[in-house]
Order: sequence, then C-alpha cells, then structure tokens
Amino acid sequence: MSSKREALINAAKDLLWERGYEAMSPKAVLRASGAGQGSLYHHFEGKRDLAATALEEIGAGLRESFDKRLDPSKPAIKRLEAYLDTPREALKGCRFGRLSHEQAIADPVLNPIVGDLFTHFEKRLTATVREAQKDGDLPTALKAKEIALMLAAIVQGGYVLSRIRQDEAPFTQAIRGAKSALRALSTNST
Amino acid sequence: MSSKREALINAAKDLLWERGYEAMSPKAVLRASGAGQGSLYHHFEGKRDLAATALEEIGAGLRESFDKRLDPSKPAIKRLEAYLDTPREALKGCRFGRLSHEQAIADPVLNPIVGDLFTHFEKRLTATVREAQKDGDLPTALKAKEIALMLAAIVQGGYVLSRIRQDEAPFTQAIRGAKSALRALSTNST
DNA sequence: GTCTATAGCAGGATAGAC
DNA sequence: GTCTATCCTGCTATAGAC
Repeated sequence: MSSKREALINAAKDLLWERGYEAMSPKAVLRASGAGQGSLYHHFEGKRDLAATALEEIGAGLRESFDKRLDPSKPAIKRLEAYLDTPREALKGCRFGRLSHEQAIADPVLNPIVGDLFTHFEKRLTATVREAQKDGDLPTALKAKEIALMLAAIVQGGYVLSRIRQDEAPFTQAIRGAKSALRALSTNST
Repeated sequence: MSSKREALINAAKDLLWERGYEAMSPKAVLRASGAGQGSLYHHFEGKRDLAATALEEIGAGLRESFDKRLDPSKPAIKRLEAYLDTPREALKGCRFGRLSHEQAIADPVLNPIVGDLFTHFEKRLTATVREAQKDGDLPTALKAKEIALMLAAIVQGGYVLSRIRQDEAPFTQAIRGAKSALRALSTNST
C-alpha cells in the first residue's frame, strides 16, 4: 500500500505552512516523514508535484472550514463577523497567503490551487455583504465586492503585520478594528 | 573610492524587491551590479550585511514618502485617504511586507529594520485617526489604534490578494472598499 | 578596492538494488 | 514500494593575486 505516500503528503503540508514552498526541501520532507528518496519519486514527479498534492488537501480543508463559518443559518452580518472571528495562528501566517510573495505563486500548476480558493472566498463574501445590505445591516452605497475584498485583505494583512512585529497583537487589533467598523456602519444604515 | 559599494547596494535593493531575501543570491547581486566577489566581501560581511544596508536605504525612502503623504496641512481624514491612495505596485508587493513570511523576518539584525518602520507607520496612523475623531470625521466609539492597524492591514493584504490572483484588481478594490467605508463612517459621525 | 579561483555544503533529482 | 548511493548544480564564503 502507500503508507509512505500519506506520510510524505502530511510532512509536506506541515513544512509548507512552516516554511513555504521554496524553503521546503525534499530532504526535509523525507526526514519528517521517515520515507526515503525512492518513495518520494515513486509517488510523485518531484517536489512541485508533491507540493501540489499537499496544497490541494490544505485547500480542501480551508474551504470546508470557511464554508462552515459562513453557513447561512445566522444573519449575513453575523456571518461576516464569524469570518473575521475565525481562530487563526497570527504568527504562523495563512497557509496559502504565505505563498503569495514566492515565485511559486506564478507557477501555472500551483497558482490555480491557491487562486481558485481565494476566488471562492471572494464570491461567498461578496454575496454575504450583499445580503447584509438587503437586511439593512450595511449601507447600500457601499460596493459589496469592495467590502468583501477589504475584509479578506484585513485578514491577510493582519498576518503580515503580526509576522513583521513578531507579535500577535497587530493581527488581533486589525480584526477588532474591522469588526467595530462593521458595527458602526451597521448601526447607521438602518 | 567605493563605486562598487553603491552598485552592490542598488542591485540588492532591486533584488530584494523582486525576489525577497532568501532568493536574493550573492551571485545575482554580482551579476546585476557588475562587481566581483571580492568587492562584495570587502565592503560587507556577507549577504546579510549587504541586505541590512540595502533595507536601511529602502526603509528611509519608504518613511520619507509616508511622512510626506501624511503631512498635516490637510485635515486628518484626508490624510488617511491619501495614505490609502499612495501609488503602489500591487503585483510587485510591498518591499518590506514581502519579507514577512520569510525566515529572515525573525533575524535579529534584519527584523528591527523592517519592524521599526511599521511601528512608525502605526503610531502616525493612530494619531491621525484620533485627530479625525476629534474633527468629528470618524466615530469616537472606534479605537484609533485598531482602525490604524486595520488600514495598514488592508494595504498589506491587498498586495497578498493581488499576488495570489496575479491581478491588480483585488488590491485596487480592497483600497476602494476602505475609502468608501471611511466615507460612510465619516458622514454618520457628525 | 577589485578581481578570479576555489572550497564546502545543501537542494533537487536519478540509478539501481532489494 | 521502498531503500541507499550517487550526481549535478547553485549558493555562500574564503584565499590570494593584482
């Protein structure tokens, strides 16, 4: 069977989060997984193929937890808050966002894996903002897509600020700023 | 004299922006600067020292243009908009923000160079938000520091989203969302 | 100050035995 | 399917001539 295959993928998932793509060396993957060179190149074409497989799995997990957070049982404005309130490891960074400044993000194989998930986020957030506007919880003068991208940017930018400062506080505070801004917009739009 | 020294620093500045720290190889710096190995290791202790020098210069430039943008001749709320409206190359990324997910950001020599500038940004933005509140242009219920970090995060996150999507639009739209949100908050706070 | 030559080491992939 | 041994390349730094 392919017990080593799974071990390799899991090790790659960890290392992609900890170090990113370029700094994820096959050697480190082998060490972390307990597999030998042969297993890696038997199951995968190479580093990029392994990373692609690992990223697909990571993406599936991220998408699932995102969709769960935006489950339409609560009012739209609460779902936006829930998105902001998603528990996140500010100092480790976003598993996908951290790849954004690597060369790998322009790779034709790897880019869609990351990009398609963000497109999904953007669409769902935009629809949710629009719904909140219909509910009278956000001003209709705002463009839904712009607010959606703004919220996604706050999360991604929060990671950046926290990593630079080596402190969780900037992330937490940026998120709190976003939530209180939403609330201030909300109370004035009725 | 040290004409090669300047050439090395300038090449490093370019490469740090294009590729980041880890991917900036001394060999590439030499090629781009036209200098030989000897010059590099004569003027600098090594790659890290060269990068530190280059980052200091980059940081000085960023600080100057930031301070110019927030010059207190205009009302505070306009200065916040001017900050958001700073011309930026969305697809190249922030010269400092792009380092946030590299190991180098935790380096005791390099981190302060980047971190101190962001601390400066945060302080100045916070003071500006507070001033806008006093002017009656933003709700006093908001915490100035949180809004300041939120704005900085939107810029940094905009870069991330644009790089992931390989498209300037997400950056532009996130910024537009922030500006219209500020305006919506502004018209309601008087 | 600047150059070329070279060293030591790690990244990424291949070969071939078991 | 999995292993170890090996290869080639490029990164970072040092040595020593000019």
